[in-house]
Amino acid sequence: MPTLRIVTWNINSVRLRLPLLADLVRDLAPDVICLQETKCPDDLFPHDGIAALGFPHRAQRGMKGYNGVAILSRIPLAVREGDPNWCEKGDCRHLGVTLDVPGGLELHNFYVPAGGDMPDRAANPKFAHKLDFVAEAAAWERARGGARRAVMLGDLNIAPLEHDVWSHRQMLGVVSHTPVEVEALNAWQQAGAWHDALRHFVPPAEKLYTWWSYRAKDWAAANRGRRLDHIWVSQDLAGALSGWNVLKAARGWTQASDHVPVMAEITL
DNA sequence: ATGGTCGGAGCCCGA
Repeated sequence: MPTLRIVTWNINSVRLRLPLLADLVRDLAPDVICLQETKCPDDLFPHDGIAALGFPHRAQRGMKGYNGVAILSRIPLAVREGDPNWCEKGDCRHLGVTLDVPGGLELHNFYVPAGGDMPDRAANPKFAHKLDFVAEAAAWERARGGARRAVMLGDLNIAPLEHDVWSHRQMLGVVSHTPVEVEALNAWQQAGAWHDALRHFVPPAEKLYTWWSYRAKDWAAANRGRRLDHIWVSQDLAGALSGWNVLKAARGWTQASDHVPVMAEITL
C-alpha cells in the first residue's frame, strides 16, 4: 500500500527560507509539501533549488510582496481548473491539484486572510474579508458536494478548539479565536464533511500549536501558541490516516518562520 | 503592560 506524507507550512518567503526547506525534507521525508506566504512572483520562483531537494513536480500561484501558495511534489500532479477567484481579488490564496496516485487524490492548499487586529466586520475591512472568504469556501463546498479522496489544508488563520490556543479565555476577543471565526470555520468543515487529521491523533483536551508570534521575547518559554495550520481529509480517508507530526523544533531554527510544518501521513 | 518582531518593498504595509 502506498504511503503518502503531506506537509503544510507557512514558509513566510520561499526565497529567504529555501535552505530551511532542506531541513524540513530531512526531518519529515514528505512526498508533498504545500507552502503558504511564498511572497514570490511566479517568474522568480526558486524551481532549481526545490527540484534539487527531490521535488520534480511543482505548481505555484504567486504575486509580488504578499500571499502566494505552492505545491511541491515527488508525484506528478495536475493543476485544477475552474476553482473560484476568491472574493474576486485574484490574490493567490488557493491552489488545487490532482495528485497522480492510483485512484487520484484531490489536494487543496489554502492561505486564509489573517483578518487584521480588530474583530469587527464593520470597522475592519480585513476582518470582513476573512469572514467573507471562509463563508465563500463553505458555499463552494456545498455547491460541489462532499469531496471524496481529497485533502484540504493550509494556513487557515483560525484556531477552532479551546486547546488550539494557550488561553481560551484570554483569546476569545483576539482575531483567530473569536466565536464568529470559529463558527465560520466549523461551517466550512461541516459543509465539506472534512475530518481533522491532527485531532484524529491528538485528543482535543491536549494543547496543540503550529504558530508562535515573532514578538515574544522567548517563544518557547512563553509558549503562547495557536493552532492556525490544519490538514483535513475527506471522510473516506479518515481510516487511512497512519501518522502525523507537528515539527515544533522548526520554530527554533535559525531565521525561522513563525509557523511550523504540519504533517499527515495517509496509507492509501 | 496595550509593547513587541518579522519579510518585502522601496521610505510603509501586512502579518
